[in-house]
Amino acid sequence: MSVTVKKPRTRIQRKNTQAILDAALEVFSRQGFRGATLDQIASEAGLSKPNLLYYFPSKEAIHVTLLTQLMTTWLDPLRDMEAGGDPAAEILTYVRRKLELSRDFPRESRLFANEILQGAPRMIEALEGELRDLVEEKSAVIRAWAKAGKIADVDPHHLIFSIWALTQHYADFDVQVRAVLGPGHDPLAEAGGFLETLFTKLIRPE
Amino acid sequence: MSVTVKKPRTRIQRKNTQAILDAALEVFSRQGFRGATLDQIASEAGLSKPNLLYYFPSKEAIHVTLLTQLMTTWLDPLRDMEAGGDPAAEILTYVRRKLELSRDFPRESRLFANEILQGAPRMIEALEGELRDLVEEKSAVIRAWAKAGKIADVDPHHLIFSIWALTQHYADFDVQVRAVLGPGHDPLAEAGGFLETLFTKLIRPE
DNA sequence: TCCTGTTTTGACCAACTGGTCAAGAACACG
DNA sequence: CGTGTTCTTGACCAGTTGGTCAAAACAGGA
Repeated sequence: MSVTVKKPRTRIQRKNTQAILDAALEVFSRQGFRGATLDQIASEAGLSKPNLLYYFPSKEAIHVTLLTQLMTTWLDPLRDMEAGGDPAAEILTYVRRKLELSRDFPRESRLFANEILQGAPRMIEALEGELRDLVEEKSAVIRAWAKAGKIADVDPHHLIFSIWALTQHYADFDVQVRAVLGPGHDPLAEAGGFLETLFTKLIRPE
Repeated sequence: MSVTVKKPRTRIQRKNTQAILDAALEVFSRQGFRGATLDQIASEAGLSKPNLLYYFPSKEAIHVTLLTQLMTTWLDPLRDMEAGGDPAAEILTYVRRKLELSRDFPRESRLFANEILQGAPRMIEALEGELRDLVEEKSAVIRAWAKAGKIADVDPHHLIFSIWALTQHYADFDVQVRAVLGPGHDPLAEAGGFLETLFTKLIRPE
């Protein structure tokens, strides 16, 4: 069940398609798929509803397009973790880049969180395929590092989960984090230092 | 703007109110507030829609009731963290209890996550009040432990955030975790060991 | 300028939404 | 067993929803 979106040809098409995806990201990431309405998206994009449906065949098509685009961006930093590099540096770089994604693309993070919370009806295939394969590959790399004594012997799967959980938390739960910290804080900046300490201690060989 | 819900009096009232809240928890936790419908909740509870509205005045009232109940359960483990106890044990107990909540009440966790993702429109007051106060109090405790050299000097706020993020991840992102791990895993059980290691290393004084 | 293909829109539709209401059914209890 | 109270429901309503369509407005090249 793949959805092919034809590449926009004219300038107007490019502009409007982009405006729609941007507006949809805003709305879907807050309201989830069911909670979002085409009217909201259209108005956020500065278009009429029928006009919006001139560019995308349905609400679902917009959502799937966003989800598909997301997968790539989201997985790239993990893909770039290489067996050849310095283990600690590779892992800490992954953490840092993932945290940067939370800082720069919080809406994408929330869109993803919303989809998973709903049981991932439109992503389960990608999770069990693409994502699982990539994690398996990188888990092997981490396991090899541990076996070679270059990092502590931690479960690779749960190490990766912990990186996801900790970095995405600052995007998904931003409202809560800010409410608890109060004004005068830069949560994402503080998190950078904290997470570096945390993961350094976690993977440091005994 | 507080909502008072009269205590159910008759047996039927108790039973149906409970059935409604249980059904609503199921639906709200998956679909979010906007995405959930009264029809879904009513049918899940085995009642007709008008019957449901005999027990609760509105969709919003059900949601608020759930959220209010949630706050107590959710914060109790943190409340129980005492300055007098052994620092490492107190923190690890908090982690363990929070993880147990993820295992035993995943729907509550997702309900909360959904509310925060939407910008916490119905909880922001509680977050900036009750929650913030409690975190401030416990942060002071943790800071004192660190100053006394009993645990490592980590930022208390972010330590607490990391506990929330890591434990709730296993409830909120359960689908993803299971998709990545594949069959033959017990994510929550594995997480128990992993998180104990992680937090032990994090707070162990150098 | 005209012509052709692209873009935009108002009017519309059927299904669904949260919520109401009056009347009937079931219950508790003297 | 009668009666006042609690509980349940079918019919209904106005507003919203995703989506359609034909016609109008527009863009740009010849």
